[in-house]
Amino acid sequence: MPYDPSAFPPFAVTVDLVVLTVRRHALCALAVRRGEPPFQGRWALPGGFVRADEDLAQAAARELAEETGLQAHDPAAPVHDHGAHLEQLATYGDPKRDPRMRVVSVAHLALAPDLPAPRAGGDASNARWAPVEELLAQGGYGRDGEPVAPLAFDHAQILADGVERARSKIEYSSLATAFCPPEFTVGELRRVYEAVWNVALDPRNFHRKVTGTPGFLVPTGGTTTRQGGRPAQLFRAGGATLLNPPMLRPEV
Amino acid sequence: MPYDPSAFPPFAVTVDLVVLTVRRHALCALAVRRGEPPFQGRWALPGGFVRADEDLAQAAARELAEETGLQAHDPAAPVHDHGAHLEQLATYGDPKRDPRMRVVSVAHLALAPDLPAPRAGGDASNARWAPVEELLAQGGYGRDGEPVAPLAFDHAQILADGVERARSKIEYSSLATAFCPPEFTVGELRRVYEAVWNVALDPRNFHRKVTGTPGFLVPTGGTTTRQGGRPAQLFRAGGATLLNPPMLRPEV
DNA sequence: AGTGTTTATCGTCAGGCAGACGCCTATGAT
DNA sequence: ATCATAGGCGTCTGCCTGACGATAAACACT
Repeated sequence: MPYDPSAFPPFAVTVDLVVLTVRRHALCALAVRRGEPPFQGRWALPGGFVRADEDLAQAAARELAEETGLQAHDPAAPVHDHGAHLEQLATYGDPKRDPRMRVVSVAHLALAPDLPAPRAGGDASNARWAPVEELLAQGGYGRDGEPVAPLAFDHAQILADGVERARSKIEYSSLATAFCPPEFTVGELRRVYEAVWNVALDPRNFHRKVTGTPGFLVPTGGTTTRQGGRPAQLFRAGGATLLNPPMLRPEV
Repeated sequence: MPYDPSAFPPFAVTVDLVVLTVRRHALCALAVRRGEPPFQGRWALPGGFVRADEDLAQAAARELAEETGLQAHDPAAPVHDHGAHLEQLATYGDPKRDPRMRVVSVAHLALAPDLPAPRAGGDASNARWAPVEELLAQGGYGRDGEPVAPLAFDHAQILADGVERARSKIEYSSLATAFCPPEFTVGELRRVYEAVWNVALDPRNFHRKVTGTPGFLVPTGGTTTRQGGRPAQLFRAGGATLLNPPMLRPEV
């Protein structure tokens, strides 16, 4: 039975990426500057069209690699292989979200360690890591006091949803290790939680919690003093992906 | 600047619905029988094309109303208005998921009380509530011993994801009340948890937990004996949507 | 009327976990 | 040597949960 193209309206399908990292004790997202209308010159989330023969996850991984050079690892793969965590976030399909045409965007959330420098088509001035506070301060002012235009399209909403997903998910999963290098200390992991939640945590209780949860952290045997002070044990992410009981976000 | 239709491949966008309810102490999902190829005669999740001027949530609410007569209420509205809970679940876009053409499906999850009788275009034989165990028993056998064909397309995966979402979400939210009539007893709410999780819960500890969580339940003053035994207090869902600390699913 | 069954509701107790916080340890900087 | 910094261990208290005893209020029998 042939299918009837007039039976349904055609859509463009894109993937948009919320790429989060922790830099200088702040949760930052990758933003790219738009080179063409609409919203020319404004900051937006990286993204692009899904190709005809591509799965959604493949498209998101391809865009992530194009923008950052990061390899997304398979969700089924062990957490401590290199590369970023990538998961589907939500889909946005308001008929008016793109003034040109009907676009449905499948947003994805990626978590990466600090290392990579942005590279949007090789032009560094068109991509940057910006604190999410700054990107979400609609019509507010940036770090240097200049007024900041809100993100293009509905990307502020997408970013807010991605940030909330990350904030809640590190409560009950070992996902926070995706923000860390392959080997890290308990203090570095704690600073990740503090940056993502924007709170201060008790170092002693945090240490007790993460080292006392079986399968969460695996000691590598090494130590480091890269944070100053007494040498700290190095750990890798363990096999446990679910934290039970969860790490509780302090009340506000 | 005119847009170039050759710059991206056209997609069909659909919504598929995982509609869950609790019947006879079992978690059930709405299934419809396919009237045309592919997968003709097989059971599938209800769904349909998103229209040209429709938001994704609108399309899902429209399909839900067409299939069940249920009104989806606004997520921002209070939980105790009538109608079903509806939220976006995930999006499925494998290039081969529909053999006819490239279809991206935005799956939604709906939770409804037991009351409604299925009606798929008025033909009851083409729609039914089936225990999720049965629908997910790929190639297994149904309640009456007959072999059951697996759901069409990737709908088994979608259903499994929806069930898992419901199972985890009632842990930390008041969503389980969406399975209940507007007024319900603590015991009825407990039987919802037991059906969704497929476990037995201690009635006394459950009672202590839900009545002790501020804002979760609001007594209406009435009582009922519709479950037999001693009369039970009736409650409505309170304003609290987040349960903190969460209701813990017993270990297996 | 009495007895059993069912469901609801209140109470008790022990164990586990989290928050608050004291204290010692091991480095680098001055 | 002394200080500053960060890591790591222990203690105490209060809250929550799981296990389970006991009572209460309805209905169905006999």
